[in-house]
Amino acid sequence: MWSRPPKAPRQSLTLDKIVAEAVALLDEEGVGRLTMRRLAERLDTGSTTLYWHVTTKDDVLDLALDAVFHEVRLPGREAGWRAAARELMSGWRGALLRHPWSATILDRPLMGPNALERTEFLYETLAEAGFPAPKIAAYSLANYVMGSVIMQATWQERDEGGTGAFLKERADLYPSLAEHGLDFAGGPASDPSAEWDTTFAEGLGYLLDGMEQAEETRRGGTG
Amino acid sequence: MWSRPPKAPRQSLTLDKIVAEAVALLDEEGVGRLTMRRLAERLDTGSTTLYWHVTTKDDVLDLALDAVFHEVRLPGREAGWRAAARELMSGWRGALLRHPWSATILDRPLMGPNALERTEFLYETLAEAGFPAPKIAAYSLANYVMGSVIMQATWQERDEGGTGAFLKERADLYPSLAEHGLDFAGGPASDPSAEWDTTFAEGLGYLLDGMEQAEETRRGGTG
DNA sequence: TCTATAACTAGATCATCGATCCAGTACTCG
DNA sequence: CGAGTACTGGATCGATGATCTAGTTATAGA
Repeated sequence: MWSRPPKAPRQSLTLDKIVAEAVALLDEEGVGRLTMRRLAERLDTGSTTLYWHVTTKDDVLDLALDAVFHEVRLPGREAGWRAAARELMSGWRGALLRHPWSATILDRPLMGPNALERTEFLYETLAEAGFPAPKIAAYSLANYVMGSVIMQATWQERDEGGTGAFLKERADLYPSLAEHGLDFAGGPASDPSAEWDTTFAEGLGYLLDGMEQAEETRRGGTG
Repeated sequence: MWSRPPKAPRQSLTLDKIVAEAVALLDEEGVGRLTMRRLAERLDTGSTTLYWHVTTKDDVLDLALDAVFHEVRLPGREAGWRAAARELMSGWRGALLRHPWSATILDRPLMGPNALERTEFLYETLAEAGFPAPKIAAYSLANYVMGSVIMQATWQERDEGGTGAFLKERADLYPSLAEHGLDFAGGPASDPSAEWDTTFAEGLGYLLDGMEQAEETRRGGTG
């Protein structure tokens, strides 16, 4: 032919590249803007091609979410179960907050290899610590972390900033909310992020204190 | 005209009816099946009509979610802050679990009047109990409840039951998970719902224990 | 080297969605 | 009675997830 099409065959689209690009797209534009067409466009291919590597869009989200868990480092266990649990949960939280879209798609089983590996670590740590039902302790911790991340991501992403004024206008209806505030935008400290961090750490401390206390009385009670 | 259309003018579509029907639709078919068209059809009207009462679909979800909070009864405060907090959080959890779709749309500010009223109650209760920062204590409790609900709703709605077998096949990779299990489907007790309840109560107990302990040392330390 | 099969790509298309345009219809107030 | 407002709905727009069909390239076996 006279005009050979200059387009070279793509030939090298892998699942890893799709997931990495999906994470990048989600980071830049959020979960509402992730479409198969846009993702394909960024990968310089057609949307149909993606469906060769993936059977549904939900697969992309599952893979992207598990990729986030890959960022969570497994702590050492030398410092005891409490330090290990605290460090794992903080890392867990940090990874999810670095990708705020992940907080909005936590309503699915965390069955990816990276999530399972970290859950397994948590189970092992708690079982070694002597908890008779590590599942219960692990649930308490995981629930707290998930709730915290969703709460923070929600406020940081979706609050337009009018909440403080909104509540103060209704101080007659909600006096305590108006006094103490609901978000961390207009607090006395000027760094909302630091306030979120300390709030998370304090609540996690409550939880760990209660767990430790139960573990001690159990150990003392049964010998 | 010979055939007068028998359709009488609707004339009486109110926001309350829309919200009630939206909740019913969500209860029956889940959040994925809620569309403005289907909702309008159930109300025997056109989708356009809904947009007169509501500016966007998100409004419907916001209103439906706040309607769920209306089911949460405010406990009395005679039995002390701990009992009140426990009862409010349990009621909070119960209402959300009765409408499992609500757990998947918690990634939005809870700014409806019903949610605010209950948050205000929680703030007041904790402030009266002497917590110097009721916001932090309230966050810990709310985060735990939200995480718990999302976790349970996720497993109950989306797990197809193959998780137990899936994990046991990979017992070499995840020994602790295979031993203790990740869900509450195949446990020794035959009632998964009861196991969820006791797990939630136990974790909430950890949290309240830690909070109480901190409150006591604070009271003792500063006089 | 030839060929058959699998791996991979893409345009066109389908049903459906949220939202809007436009053309009305009933009710209320003067 | 007449005008303005509250309200309704069919048709439509652009976009989406997914599929159908039709290809094109790479690799393995004869």
